[in-house]
Amino acid sequence: MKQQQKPKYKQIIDAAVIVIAEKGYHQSQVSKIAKQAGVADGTIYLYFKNKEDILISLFREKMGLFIEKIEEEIKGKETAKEKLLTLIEKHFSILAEDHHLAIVTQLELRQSNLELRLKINEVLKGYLLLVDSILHAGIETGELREDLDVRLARQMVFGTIDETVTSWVMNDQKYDLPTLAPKVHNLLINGFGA
Amino acid sequence: MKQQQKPKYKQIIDAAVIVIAEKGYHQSQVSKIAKQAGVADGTIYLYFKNKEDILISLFREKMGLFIEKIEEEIKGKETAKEKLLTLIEKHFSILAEDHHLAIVTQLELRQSNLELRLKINEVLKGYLLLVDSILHAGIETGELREDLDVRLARQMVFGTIDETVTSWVMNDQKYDLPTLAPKVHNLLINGFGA
Amino acid sequence: MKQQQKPKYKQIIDAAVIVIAEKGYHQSQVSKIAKQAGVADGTIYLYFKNKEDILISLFREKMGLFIEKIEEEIKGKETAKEKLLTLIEKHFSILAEDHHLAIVTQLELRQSNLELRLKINEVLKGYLLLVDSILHAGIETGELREDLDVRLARQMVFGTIDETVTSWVMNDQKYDLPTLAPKVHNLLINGFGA
Amino acid sequence: MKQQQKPKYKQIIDAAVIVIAEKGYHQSQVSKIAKQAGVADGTIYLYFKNKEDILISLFREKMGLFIEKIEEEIKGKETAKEKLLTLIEKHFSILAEDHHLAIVTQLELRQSNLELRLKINEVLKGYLLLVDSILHAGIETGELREDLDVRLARQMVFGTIDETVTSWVMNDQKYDLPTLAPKVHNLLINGFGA
DNA sequence: TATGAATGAGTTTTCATTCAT
DNA sequence: GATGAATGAAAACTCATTCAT
Repeated sequence: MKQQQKPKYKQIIDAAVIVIAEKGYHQSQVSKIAKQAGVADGTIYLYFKNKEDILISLFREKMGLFIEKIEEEIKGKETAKEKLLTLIEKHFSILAEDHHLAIVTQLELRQSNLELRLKINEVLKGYLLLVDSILHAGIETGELREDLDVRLARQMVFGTIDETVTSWVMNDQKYDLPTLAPKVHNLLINGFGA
Repeated sequence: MKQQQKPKYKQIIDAAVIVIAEKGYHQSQVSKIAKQAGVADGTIYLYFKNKEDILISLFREKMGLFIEKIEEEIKGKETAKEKLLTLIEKHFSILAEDHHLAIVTQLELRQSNLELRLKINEVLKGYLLLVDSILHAGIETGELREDLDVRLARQMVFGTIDETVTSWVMNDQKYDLPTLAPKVHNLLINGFGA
Repeated sequence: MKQQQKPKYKQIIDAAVIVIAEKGYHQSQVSKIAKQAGVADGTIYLYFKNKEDILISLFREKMGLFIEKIEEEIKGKETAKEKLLTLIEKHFSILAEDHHLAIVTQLELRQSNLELRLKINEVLKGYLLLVDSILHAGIETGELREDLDVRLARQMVFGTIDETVTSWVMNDQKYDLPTLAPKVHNLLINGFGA
Repeated sequence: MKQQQKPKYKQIIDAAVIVIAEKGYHQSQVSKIAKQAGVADGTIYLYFKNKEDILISLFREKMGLFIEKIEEEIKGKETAKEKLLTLIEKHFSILAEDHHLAIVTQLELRQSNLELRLKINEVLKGYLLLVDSILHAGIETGELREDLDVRLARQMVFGTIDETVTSWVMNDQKYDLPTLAPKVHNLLINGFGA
């Protein structure tokens, strides 16, 4: 009887997060990930096309959950302001609760080659569309100013959140990230306000 | 007289910008940079400790000019708002005028390993301090709100600018970047306003 | 009843011929052969000791039929000359009728490692003995010259036939091979003649 | 003071012959060849594009000498018969004098993939053209029969010689190969004769 | 100063074979 | 008999850096 409850696919992705977070992107050989996952090197290739596929799948999988969770929380909120606050809070709290994931997404995965990063950006689009939809709704209801440049605003939202999280990770996650959510929200929403 | 004054030093850095922009970070071998610079491979090592030193020097050199130019422009401005607008305008225009540099700083150099990126961040501190000083002055004069969290505000400024430029580069610099400066400025300053 | 009688054994060998002919020796993984044969990978190992065993069995099986057919045709012939002509004709026609087999024996199987090729040579000995017997009989009857070095003559027969077939395969079997039989026979027999 | 008189290119090729002859084709890793040549692994790639390039260069280099030597000897001969005898003698003696080379060309190199073997065949064409020219000249002078199919005759010459040498190598070069030249010549020439 | 030939460490991926079911 | 998921060993090639000239 083996204890492998988790299907190997997820098992390998989780192993990749741990190895990359602890050893760094360039020290994360496939053999290390396999060892961490408790499978043979070759088994990796039954579930992933190649090493890059592990990383893009990792990102897709995690970002998928990310977006799912945020969407779920947002549903219950009325106003665009509340929705944006929820998005920031959730973004911060998810990463604050998974230090490994935070290191991997903010620091390590960015060392990947351009090709992989373009694929990662594809996945990110889902997140950016979510931000867009919040902004559009806000404009619709008159909460946000009519002439708001949604693309710029979205870049501001994402750029600010991302830079805030990265700074926090680079400072070894010393301070409490979710605490910052209301202040970040406030700074952003003021700029967008009617 | 530092070596930095000598032509070959700059010659190699400029060659590096060209090679990295055209071939991509991972296709920029020392031998290619040497060839582009018109020197022998070994000569590189008379001016730089190692490959990383070329890249960090490149960044330091270009970012130094960057900050110098911005500081110079800012001097003539009175208010924090004007200074911030100038900073954004200049940031955008410098990169819009040097497509190679834009590609290198926004896309290629970010593929470097964590160690190099931490060193790059050291260089970036000069820029961030400049932003900080503008914000502090603005608070001082009452232009910006008293309770502004300067660190967060700085992350917002930098995050937004950086994300805007990166989007622009990733979209093949299709649209005019400097044109966006006032709108970006407006979005930011609203959030910071008293 | 040997396993060789059972359908799956032949099924796998025929699959191997097809896969090797179409994909090439180095692209003929066991899993591909299994798929072509319509069995599971593991099933292969119920009928063959290992991959090499498939190949050597393939050669033995096909070469066995080869020799059988030739021997049968030869029986009806009186003189050594006629027998040799029949051997050449049959050799050419069998391969001309099975393009896959021709590719496999003349090109692909020769890429195998030395060990396998030595085993293949063992199988070939049956064919060479057949040639020998024809030559000996010819000397006996005075048809061929007394002082004929049978080993050399056999190498000439086999070398010539093999080279002719290989050239034909390498030229994409463009021309008609069996047509060449009388000319090849003529060239050989003249050299051997009394 | 180093003793490397031989340029590295030839040094590596000679090392490859030794390693392949002694270890076998599939046990001839680039690192082994480098070690035998007394250079670093990377040095190989300063002189050869890749591993295949070593092998094709080896063949081209050795076959070049082969053809040169034979052509030189043949010049002095009058008749086609004498020329053919010289070709056979020389072919046999060159390989008899270099056991390593004989093993490599007759056994080991034939295990290479089809692509490489096609390239090797290109090189072989020089040799086959030489045979052709002898045969044509012989027909011209009436020494060989008018209706001789030169392509078939060439295949017979090459096939016979090649098979004879291969048999000799496979029998561990036990007997004296050059001794066989007149007999092989005799068998061939009888078949071609007017 | 300047050169450039030489170095050699380091990693992804394939695929024949096994064995629990 | 039949399956197919899992195993794990094995090798070509790149490129930053050095150092004799």
